[in-house]
Amino acid sequence: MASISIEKVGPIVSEGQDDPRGRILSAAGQEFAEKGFEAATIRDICTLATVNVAAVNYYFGDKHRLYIESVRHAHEERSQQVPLPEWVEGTQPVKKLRDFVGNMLQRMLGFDHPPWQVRLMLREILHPTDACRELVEDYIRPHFTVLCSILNELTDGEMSPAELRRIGLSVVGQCFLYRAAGDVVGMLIPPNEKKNLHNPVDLADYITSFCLAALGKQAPLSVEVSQK
Amino acid sequence: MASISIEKVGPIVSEGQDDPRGRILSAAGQEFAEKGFEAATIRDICTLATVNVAAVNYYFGDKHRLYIESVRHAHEERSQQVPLPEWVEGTQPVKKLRDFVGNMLQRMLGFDHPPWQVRLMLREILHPTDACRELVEDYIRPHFTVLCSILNELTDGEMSPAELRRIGLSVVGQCFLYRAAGDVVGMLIPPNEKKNLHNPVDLADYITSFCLAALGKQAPLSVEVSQK
DNA sequence: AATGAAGTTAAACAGTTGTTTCAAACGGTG
DNA sequence: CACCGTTTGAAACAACTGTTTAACTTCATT
Repeated sequence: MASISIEKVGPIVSEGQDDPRGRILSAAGQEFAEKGFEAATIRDICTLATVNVAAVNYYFGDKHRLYIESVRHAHEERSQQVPLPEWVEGTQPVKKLRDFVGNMLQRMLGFDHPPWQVRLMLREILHPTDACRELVEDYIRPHFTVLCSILNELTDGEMSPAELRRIGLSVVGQCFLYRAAGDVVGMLIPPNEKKNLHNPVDLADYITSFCLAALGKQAPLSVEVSQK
Repeated sequence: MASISIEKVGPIVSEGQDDPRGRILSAAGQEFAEKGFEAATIRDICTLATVNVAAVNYYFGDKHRLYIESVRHAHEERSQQVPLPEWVEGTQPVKKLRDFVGNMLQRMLGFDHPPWQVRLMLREILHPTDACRELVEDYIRPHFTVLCSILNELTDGEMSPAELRRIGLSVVGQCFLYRAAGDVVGMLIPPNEKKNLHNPVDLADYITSFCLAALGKQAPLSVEVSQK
């Protein structure tokens, strides 16, 4: 009577250290990220979370709603783990772009192997379900908007929003390949090359340079200007 | 006695029009492409192929080997459907690059919605299994090698193989994003923009121009050269 | 101490999964 | 026709799935 009715299913929301709900959410995220929605089983999730199988249905209603909550949980956590860089007034847009690309690569690739939050979000991007719209609006679009505004600064407002978005997708695409198809990329290049060139730091420099060169904001990668 | 022993399981290999083996392979490819290995069921595959459930185990042994064969079947078919362009001696490398990008986009995106062969290969790229190595060696690496040799021509042999590969991955990445994350891209840009700018033909022109500009082989996208 | 809601448990449920079985049908060859 | 290996068919199998049940514990409040 005193409080508004809670959501359809599940008990009170608690955020304690050893609360079962949080443990399930974390375990589910890892299992879903590794195996996908179908292949991950409630039993495995509950074993990992050290709770009874019935706990999932008690706290989340069913497997599908647990998945939705897992994706939400993942991008909320990831937003805190790797926040966007903040720049002081008057920062050069070239530096902003470099920072942004570095930040994006760090967020995507992680320091060693990427955390389960990223892999779960990746799955949702590749094979969208109901959880995708929220992921896009709350996580992806804000980041993409920042990128486009940096590109707008960089080109002195000369380009249309549509062109800016297309260039932004070129930036994202170059980073995205390493995250989504990293295994195949690793098979296409020699092993030592992967360590020397294809690490987050050097990649950020390279991708930024590539885009700056394409926009005429730095010298081209190939010095030759011959061949008409 | 007369012939060498056939593979462990399965009867003779036939390539007729209504052979059950071929129908299963095709049906399995579609189901695996849409739902993934776990979610696709043998029963659905056999229903689609109008064969008995036992046929899968008869022709392929088990579900896993059917999957392997499906991936092989997919990239073999796709190689024939969209072969690499062929250029006459002395073709400008700039044209070669534009042709290659157009070819890659056509292969990835298809004319309307991409055929199941591409979606199945994409799944294997994103979440590699046993079938991945063969896919890379027989399908992806040959294409990537062609791209790198075009870039080598384009830069007059000035760049190291490692640099060429990195630039090649920039080209591939920009195309790959539209294929792998096409749904999310569609949510990030206005609907009409998708039809006007993000179609295979215009994309090929744009991506090629972007790379040529970065390599200094054509004018930058942004004309301004200020902001030293 | 009694009450009752909140949380947890083991056991069972109904449905689906991949796989196997075995008998029937087929198709050429003696 | 009778024989044979090859192919197909319906049914059954054991294992596993998500979900539910109902008994049990915990614990603050009366």
